[in-house]
Amino acid sequence: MPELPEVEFARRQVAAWFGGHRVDEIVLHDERLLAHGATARLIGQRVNAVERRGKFLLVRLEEHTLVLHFKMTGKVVPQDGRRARMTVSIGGGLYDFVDTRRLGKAWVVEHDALDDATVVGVLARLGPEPWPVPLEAGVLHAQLGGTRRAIKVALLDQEVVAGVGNIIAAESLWRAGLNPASRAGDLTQAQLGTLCDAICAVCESVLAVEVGEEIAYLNDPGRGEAPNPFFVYQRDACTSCGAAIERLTQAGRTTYWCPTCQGGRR
DNA sequence: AATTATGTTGCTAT
DNA sequence: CATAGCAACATAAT
Repeated sequence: MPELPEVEFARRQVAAWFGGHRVDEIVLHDERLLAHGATARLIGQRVNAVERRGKFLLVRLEEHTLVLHFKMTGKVVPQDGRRARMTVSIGGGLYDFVDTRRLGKAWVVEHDALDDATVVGVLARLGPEPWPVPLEAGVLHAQLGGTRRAIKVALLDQEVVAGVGNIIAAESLWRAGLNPASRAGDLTQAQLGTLCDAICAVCESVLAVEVGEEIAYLNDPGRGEAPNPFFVYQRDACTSCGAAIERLTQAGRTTYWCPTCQGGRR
């Protein structure tokens, strides 16, 4: 279930594993991941770069780009026996796209087609990147365009800001002291500037704890006993003031928030 | 058994 | 057009 920092971590790993090598073989085990036959075009091509846009991973080969989206549970891992949806043989190693819920998607496209607004989901329409440099308040303000939607809902819109998901949105709003139900278009430049800094800081802090061979997701098996690394997400008590954390449903997702630190009920 | 889960898309209604 | 709500995709855990 990666958001921007986890996909960035995956980018670094895949760059280290694939970069500079030619694809030897790709075996597609699950045609719901990628159209049948699409991988044949990649065989023998060298991986020139591995890039990230929002939550999309872009494996740039000589003629085509392999685009990956992990959705809720996808990852690329060195082959270890888990059921794989796709196996890539490259640089003398075998790497699997594993994905418990099998919601992830992949595409093979010509480089030019990445800019086509209809080819790879929302990729060509993504908003600006909020990390590693915080967005300017004015940029976020322009992206919000005076919308009347709640700020939490707007932050989840990949066309507003790229890469922010449910946890980062909640954590950022908590750090910025903003009510998640606030009308996005009503926020001041000062509030938006604080929010931009918070989003960047949350991304940085999540990335900082991703070390080792594999992305660690909060709900992964074996992580059940690990302490919750977040300040408000899945908390019972506010880590700042101790008040009871409340939850509400916005855009079908659970928002955790502190009514004391985040502007009170509305 | 029902609910929930770091995501996106598409449909329907207002 | 803007917005909200919900189902769908698929699986596992509580």
